[in-house]
Amino acid sequence: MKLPPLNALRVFLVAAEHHSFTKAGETLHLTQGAVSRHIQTLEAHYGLPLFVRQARGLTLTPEGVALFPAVRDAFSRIEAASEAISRRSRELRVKASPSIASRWVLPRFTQFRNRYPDLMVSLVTVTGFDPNFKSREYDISFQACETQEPGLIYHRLRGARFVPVASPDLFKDKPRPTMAQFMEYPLLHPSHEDQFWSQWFALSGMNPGNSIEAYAFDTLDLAITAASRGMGITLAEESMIADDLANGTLVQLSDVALVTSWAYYLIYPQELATLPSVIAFRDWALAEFSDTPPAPAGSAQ
Amino acid sequence: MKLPPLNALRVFLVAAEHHSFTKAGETLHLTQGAVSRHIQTLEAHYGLPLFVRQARGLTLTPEGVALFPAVRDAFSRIEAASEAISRRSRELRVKASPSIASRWVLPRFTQFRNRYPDLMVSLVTVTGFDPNFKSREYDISFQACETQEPGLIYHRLRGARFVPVASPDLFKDKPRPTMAQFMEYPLLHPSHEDQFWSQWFALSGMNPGNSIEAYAFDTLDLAITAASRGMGITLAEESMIADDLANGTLVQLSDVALVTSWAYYLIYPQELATLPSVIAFRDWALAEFSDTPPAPAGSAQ
DNA sequence: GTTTACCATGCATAAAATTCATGGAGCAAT
DNA sequence: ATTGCTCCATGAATTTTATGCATGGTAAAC
Repeated sequence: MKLPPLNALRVFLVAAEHHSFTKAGETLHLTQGAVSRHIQTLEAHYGLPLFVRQARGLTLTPEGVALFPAVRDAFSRIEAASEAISRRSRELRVKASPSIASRWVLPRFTQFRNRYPDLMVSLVTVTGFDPNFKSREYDISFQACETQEPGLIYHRLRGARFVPVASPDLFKDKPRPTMAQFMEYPLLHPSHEDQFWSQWFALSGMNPGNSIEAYAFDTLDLAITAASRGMGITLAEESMIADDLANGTLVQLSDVALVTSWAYYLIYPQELATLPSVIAFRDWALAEFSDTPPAPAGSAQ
Repeated sequence: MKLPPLNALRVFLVAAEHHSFTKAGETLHLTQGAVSRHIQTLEAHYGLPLFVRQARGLTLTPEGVALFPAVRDAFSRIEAASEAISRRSRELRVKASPSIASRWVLPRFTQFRNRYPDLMVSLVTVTGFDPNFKSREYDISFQACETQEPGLIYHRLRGARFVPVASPDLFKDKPRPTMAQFMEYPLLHPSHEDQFWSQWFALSGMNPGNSIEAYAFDTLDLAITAASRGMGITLAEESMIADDLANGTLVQLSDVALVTSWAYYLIYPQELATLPSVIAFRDWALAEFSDTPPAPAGSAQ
């Protein structure tokens, strides 16, 4: 395979389009002389002239005419493929459940955007989880899970730990309740299925009796929001309430933490592992969200 | 249009085919380091890795996989077009009538071949003449003609001049005949249509009487061949008998030359005028065959 | 005849490609 | 583990190539 000089070919293309070396030079940000030399190189390669130089305007020889569409098509093919793969590297769609999105990701998202201003990051907030990323609706996902699918890379962020919290307004002038006094307040359930309160009380060595289900919420986030509005005491995942505890919207009522069997993971398909945008987000997320020191780059936990 | 570095793309293609920078280097006659740098250039351009470097073998990233076929197709397109136009410049098909072919062109053809050993010159010997080169069976033609078609370039080689010749064997020990004695021998006619002998006798101020048509031949060449075998006296075009006169196969019987109204031309389509092979052949033919000093290159007569 | 609009080209310089030599990482076999 | 092997990466020097600049030449238009 003996290809012609490719850069000269590029110049040829532009010169043929403009019917002028001078204008081609302007388009390519080159001098007219440089264009002339490129064409000479190409003509020397083929051993035949590609242009007919006339005082009034430049014409292609029949050979130049034959070459032109091939070069144009070839380059536009390359251009299209390049555009396709470049776009993929500039975009990143992050998926998170509503709770994680609003309580973990969003508060820190601008920090990431600022660090990678050229990256178009979007947050996809859906409740369901497509375990094989088949839908291609997102590139990387925050996900609480227990099992691992092949073909995906999992980075453990942190275990889920639930502690009881409530708005300080709930107690007005009264002292904060002890565990035994929790039943005097509405207990907010962050899930319809899991029996977090039962488990937590069992952990604390108590029997909560019948008052356990006051309000049940669809998401962890909603339960926390309800609690912060003074509706009652909820079990909140520790990592989601850092801000609320810091600014006093919520107070933690016990150090007893319910540690569930599952953990939060950052997950993405193996074939995206080489994308710089994925790598950048992964490294940032691990440093920001993990409860363990960041793992060496590239290693899955 | 912002194309990636094209030479790096070429290296990428070979490296992707070999799954090895080292082997790609060998193929391209480059060192492994040079290949590595080209790939780096390309990866920097796209801002993403194209290869996964593993200790055991090299793999393409998904982006590399996406890029590969586009680059391969693009380059093979260029290659095909290049091959097509290069071949045209390396081949030349010369057309001549049988007479001109055997008496003018063939004796000098090896000289031309030797001067341009890379050129694949072929001689097409056909009697008819496709005046517009529409059949594309030949690129350049030796042709006797009077009118000129548009779109063709004509180079006048020489006028046609007919002189009487015969084999010396025809006369044995007898002296060579004077014009008046020509009628005592068979007169060979080089054409079925033109009345060359009548015209020639008229030019000589003689009346040939009735003996004028002894043998008529299809071509000038055949009449000359017949004469050289002692069959009689023929009128031969001067330029076709130089060799025969030189080696004694034929003797010229008179200086009276019949100059016809037409001349021999070298003809080719205008669109082939830029082909180096056509130019080379034209210049050589003009210098070899013309009865006038060669015209400045590029000018049609 | 003069102007104008192009392309060609010699020479100097800037930029890029390439080599060479070395380093380092992963895998396999001892 | 240790050794050896095979690749790829990389710093520095060098060669090659591309480019700019200024100038020259040519054919058409005014």
